[in-house]
Amino acid sequence: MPHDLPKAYEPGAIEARWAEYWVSEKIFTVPSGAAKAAFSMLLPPPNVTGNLHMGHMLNHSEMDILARWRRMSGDLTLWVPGTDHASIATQMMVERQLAAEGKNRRELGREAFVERVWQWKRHYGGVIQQQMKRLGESVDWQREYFTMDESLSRAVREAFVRLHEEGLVYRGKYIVNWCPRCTTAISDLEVKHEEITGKLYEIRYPLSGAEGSIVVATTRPETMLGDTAVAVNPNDERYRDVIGRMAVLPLVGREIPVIADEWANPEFGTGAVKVTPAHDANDFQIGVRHQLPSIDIFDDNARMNPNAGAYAGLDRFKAREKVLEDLEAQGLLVAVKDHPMAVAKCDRCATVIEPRFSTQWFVKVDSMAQRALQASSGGEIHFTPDIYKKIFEDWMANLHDWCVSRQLWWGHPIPAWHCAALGCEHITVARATPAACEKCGSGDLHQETDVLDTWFSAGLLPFTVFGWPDHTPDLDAFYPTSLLVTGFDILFFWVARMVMLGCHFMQDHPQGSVPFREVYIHALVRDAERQKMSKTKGNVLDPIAVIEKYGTDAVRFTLAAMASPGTDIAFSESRTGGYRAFANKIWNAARFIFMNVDRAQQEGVWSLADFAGATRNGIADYQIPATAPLEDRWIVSRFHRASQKVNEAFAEYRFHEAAQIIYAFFWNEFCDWYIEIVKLRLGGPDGTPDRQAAAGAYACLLHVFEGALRLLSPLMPFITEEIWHAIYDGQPPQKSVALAAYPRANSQQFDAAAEEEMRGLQELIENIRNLRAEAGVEPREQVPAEIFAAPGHGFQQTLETNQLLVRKLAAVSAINFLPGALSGTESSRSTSQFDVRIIFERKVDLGAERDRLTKELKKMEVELNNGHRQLANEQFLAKAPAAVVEGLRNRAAELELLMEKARQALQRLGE
RNA sequence: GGGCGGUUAGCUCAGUUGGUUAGAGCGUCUCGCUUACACCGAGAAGGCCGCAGGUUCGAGUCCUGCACUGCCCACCA
Repeated sequence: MPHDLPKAYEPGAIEARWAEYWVSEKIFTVPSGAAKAAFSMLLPPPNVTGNLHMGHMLNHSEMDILARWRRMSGDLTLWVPGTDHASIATQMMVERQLAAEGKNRRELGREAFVERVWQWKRHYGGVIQQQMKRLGESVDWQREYFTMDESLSRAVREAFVRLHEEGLVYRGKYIVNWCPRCTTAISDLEVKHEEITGKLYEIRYPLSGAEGSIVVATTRPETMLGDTAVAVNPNDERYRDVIGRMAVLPLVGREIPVIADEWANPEFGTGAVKVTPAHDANDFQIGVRHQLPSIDIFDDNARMNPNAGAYAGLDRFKAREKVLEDLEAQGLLVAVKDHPMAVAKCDRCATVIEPRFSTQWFVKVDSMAQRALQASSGGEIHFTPDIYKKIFEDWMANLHDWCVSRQLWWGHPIPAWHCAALGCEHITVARATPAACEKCGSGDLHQETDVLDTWFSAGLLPFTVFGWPDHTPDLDAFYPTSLLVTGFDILFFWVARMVMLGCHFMQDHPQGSVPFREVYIHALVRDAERQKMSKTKGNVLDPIAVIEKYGTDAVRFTLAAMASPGTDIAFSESRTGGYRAFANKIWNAARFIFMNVDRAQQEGVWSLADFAGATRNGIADYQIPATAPLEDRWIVSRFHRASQKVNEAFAEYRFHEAAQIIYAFFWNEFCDWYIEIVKLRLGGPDGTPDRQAAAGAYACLLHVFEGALRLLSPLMPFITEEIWHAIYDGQPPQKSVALAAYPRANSQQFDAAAEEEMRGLQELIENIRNLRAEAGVEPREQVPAEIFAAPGHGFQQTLETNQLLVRKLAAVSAINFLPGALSGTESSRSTSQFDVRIIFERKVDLGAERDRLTKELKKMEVELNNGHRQLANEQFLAKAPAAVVEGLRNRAAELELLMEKARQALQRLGE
């Protein structure tokens, strides 16, 4: 059956077909609780209503590459996909949709709103899964989860209740970050600080019942409406006399005490600070120390509430203007100064955060953070790049309790019930809706309206996806997961929480409590101008669009080739174009090979049955005959070298190195040299090949090619799958190349002698080509070449055995091997092994040739001088490793030889 | 305010523990549609490895300072 491939590789239909095949054939499905020796990973769950962006593309590509590599290498490999309900993000999206219809969620009511979000999820959810399927990600779709599935919700309740029982969950009134637009508390991590030039206002507070006043400095004058004190430093001489007196709060008239507190910094502003316990975390602490009342002056939307008196109803920024205006009018605004400061903004919506005194649920982190810290420092968890170990540990060491309640509607409801019985107020925390208050027995219970922070459920995933709290075979088999691949942007949000919660809940797990043993943190994908991709900047590159243009394999390869740990990726489409060309190169190599193999099968010279590659091990089982021609021994050796390096690179997440090695092997060695050489044995379309020579060529060609496809497969799964099946006429030894064995280097197959010989021939051919180009020899014209070397030189033998090869690749009509040195004025090329020249009626520019030689000579001279200086240095001889000294000596000798040759050539030119 | 990274060819980036000649892709220039591939082939040009010191027999690689640049963390009004 002829392999009738189109001339150019068209990825679209081919990729779609294999993507479908992998899913429908369940190629990547792992049966439950299969084995203990496994490689398992959890996909960082994207937002259920999200779209694939470049960051996902990188993250997923890297995981897929590793999963495919490990799977082909023989590990039972499980990669679990899923999506996150993304409480706040999803709720915001649906609210935006409602707003477009002129509605809001409060009109709808909670129940209807949540139902609406589920509708939205059913409608728009699944886009990202479709995209992932289209990308052929080797996840186990049988195990796909959604964080609000009933089983996972049950696990969330269980986890929360257990933490509560252990005293690690508490409810309390503290200053939290409040987003007035989202109308919910958010954690410290969800707050971003932005440097701005603000104003520092100095305001005079008159003292009560006497002359005098005190001037306070503030960046937020409107909060004075909630002031309950003025603080000065106890050691501040300036204010010694006013401590303990009362000041009259302007605009309000309330009398507030002047207190002494260490927190007031004499160096800053006026040294006197207004104290607003309800709206500033520091002021709150002062309030606690001095038993100050706290007056909340805002409502949920950060408008002034009735406590703000005349200002009630005003937005906080309007109120600021009005307050300043009124102070000015009363002559109490002393100064306004520019002041560099950082404003806290909501990570989601960029609204300025309001620190607010409010009742929330918290998780006590001390003990869990300690344990997480220990897991990292003790090496139970290993970070790559290792800088993240320190970042992780620093964070763990400086952690505040985690505010886990959110005043949102979409999310996991907090499993707590408030007793409404008169005077009880008890809160019952329970796994299921309780019938009665556990304290007073009243049946009048109301469920807590807050939901949990998204990251609470996400933090449990490494064990909940395997069935926790039940004891399941999966949990035994796959927990801890082997590796987590993620971006540093969710290191604290997610990675840190998984470690804390995993270590806590899985502490008695026989295989260890940490959720994963390895963490690989990858770079951020930026646009070609190094800008962070963001929707607001409008520079987001849609990976699907890029894929449609270049093919998935090319995009994956681009990301892999640019993914060196530690450096952000400035995605450049020109590279992707280059890797599309690489795919095309592979495609055409396949066409060439099939063309020959098909002909050989027709002529009965060769059949697939002779192909030992049709085993799980493939090229690893191929024993190259000792009598095989140089090029065969060479390419097999090079293949094994490449596969060794590729395996090493993958093991250390050096994707770019793996990509680069495969690329160079396939294109520069296999295509540019091996295929070109092997053509001589295959015979042209008209020629009749030497049957025996051809059979050997087919065997080697196919084995190496098939092996290269396996090597490349994790990086370019689609094109390799397509061609791999074509090799076997649709009857491959496994259902997918992804299930074939990954090439493992066999050092027995390294052939240093063949590589050395081949290098000599390559140098010779390159030198002749260079001479031809310089002399302007017509491409079709064959010219004789003369090679000069010492008689009996080893290279003579190589040359004689491989004459045909040189003649063909260098378009040489005849080769004369001449013992001795060359003479005459023709330009020539020299290596340490030989000199070569071509015989041709030349139009060469002798002046240019002289310049070239002079330049080269000068370069060599500099190098040789450096070398001599080193070799004359006794310290160097004494301290440098013998191999380095030896290498330098050899190089110096070689340079002397080459320089001598160059000088002679110059002399001849000068004659 | 603390901490971390980057600076190598026109562009985008490699360069593993310091060791002889710093690499690749794209782009540029010169040839060539050679029967796998013009998404190709052959050849070539192009680099005081940010600046200044230091350690060392030896520095793109280690140390210090500086400059530019990016990021993370942070409760001083």
